[in-house]
Amino acid sequence: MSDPSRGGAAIDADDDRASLVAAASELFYAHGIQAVGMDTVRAASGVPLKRVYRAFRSKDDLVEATLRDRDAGIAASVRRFLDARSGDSPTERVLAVFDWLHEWFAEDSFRGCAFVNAFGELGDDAAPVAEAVRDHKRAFRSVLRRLVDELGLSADDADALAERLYIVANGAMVTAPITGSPATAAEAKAVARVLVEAATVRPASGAPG
Amino acid sequence: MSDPSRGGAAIDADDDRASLVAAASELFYAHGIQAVGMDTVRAASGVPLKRVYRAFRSKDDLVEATLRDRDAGIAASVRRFLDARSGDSPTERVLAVFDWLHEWFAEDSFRGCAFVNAFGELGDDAAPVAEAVRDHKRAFRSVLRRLVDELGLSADDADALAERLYIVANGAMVTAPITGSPATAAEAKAVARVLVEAATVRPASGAPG
DNA sequence: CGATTCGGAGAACGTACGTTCTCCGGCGAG
DNA sequence: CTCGCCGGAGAACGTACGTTCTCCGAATCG
Repeated sequence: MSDPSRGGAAIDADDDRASLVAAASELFYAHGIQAVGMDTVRAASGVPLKRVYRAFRSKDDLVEATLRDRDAGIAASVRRFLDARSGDSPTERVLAVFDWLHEWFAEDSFRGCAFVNAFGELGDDAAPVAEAVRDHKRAFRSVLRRLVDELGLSADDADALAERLYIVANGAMVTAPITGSPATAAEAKAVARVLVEAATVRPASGAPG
Repeated sequence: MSDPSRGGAAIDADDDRASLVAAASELFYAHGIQAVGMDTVRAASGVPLKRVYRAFRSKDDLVEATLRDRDAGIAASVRRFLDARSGDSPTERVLAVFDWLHEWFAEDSFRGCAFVNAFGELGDDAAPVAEAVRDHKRAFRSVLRRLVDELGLSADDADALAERLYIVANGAMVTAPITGSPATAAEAKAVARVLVEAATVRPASGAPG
């Protein structure tokens, strides 16, 4: 190849990154981050160790990359799911998020929210991880916020409703893996329905006595 | 002392267990379980290493003990908090759980639910930990269930409401550490109020169209 | 065909862990 | 005072980690 910055080597490096992120993401999610060694990732990905450290400077970098990748995957998955319901009413589209949760919870590999797990395991001791977690949660919250927008509420009421739905969704995500029951998503959906109805019928801002 | 099974040695062993659990609980909670070594626990507790392994067979045992101890501490804390509001209405007593959450979230050391964190870090790979987590969450749920009982609903409606409040409370517990805002508890309380009102006014069982 | 460069496999290195063992000083018994 | 036991401090051991280095075979180029 004549151009070293664009040649086959660069493409291979991207392939390595993809293989590593795919393998590492699954392993970290299944067993936790600290419990999975780089050698396990190497074996699962099939990428030789030398290229592992050419693709990622360190395990920390790989961890952050897996979270960023998962964030993108989730965003795409939610988008696909909602696009398939583009004809539904605004209310049903908001509630569809909980149907999406239900499908996720029912997966064999489901073990809660990888971001919550990573934050719980590493917390603020790993600043880039904490940042990725916050970015993901902000993104998820803004998905809800945009769906709520379609309900035609005031901006304040829409903010409040999105925040509440966000709390409920997170509650389902953390409850489902512990009880092992995907039905948690249905219960959360019922909660969401009550909240949406309360918000669309009445002003439903603060919490008066 | 004349009775070796009741003498000073046995009391010392209990003291050691208490010191170790106190030190380990704080460290595990602050930094995660795998990130804290036994030597750090030893240093923080002041218990010599030999007595550490006399008090607990292994780190796994210590981890489980810290979770059991935290469970008992939380149960006592919630009980105290609710006892101080024994004159309130049943609805306010249910919602008081979220005031308790608010106080908890505002603590400097707050870093989410230790049980959720432990489950996310170790998951089902550590069976005794997973069991302790499930036991704790069952206990917390039953606290809510007993409070809901005072509302005078049917058993089915009370079960459903308790489950929903449980999801909302868990959502607040996982959202607050990521955003860093104790106000999440107030928002969750507002959600809970809507749910309680919906349950006490209408039958509010399943999720009809 | 010979020389050189590249990359893969895994050995090697430094560190840190969980756990056990050794040593030594103090204290009670005779 | 001497002996023996107990417990504390921390060295030691085996393992496993993250990361780097060494060696060797294969492919490329002249």
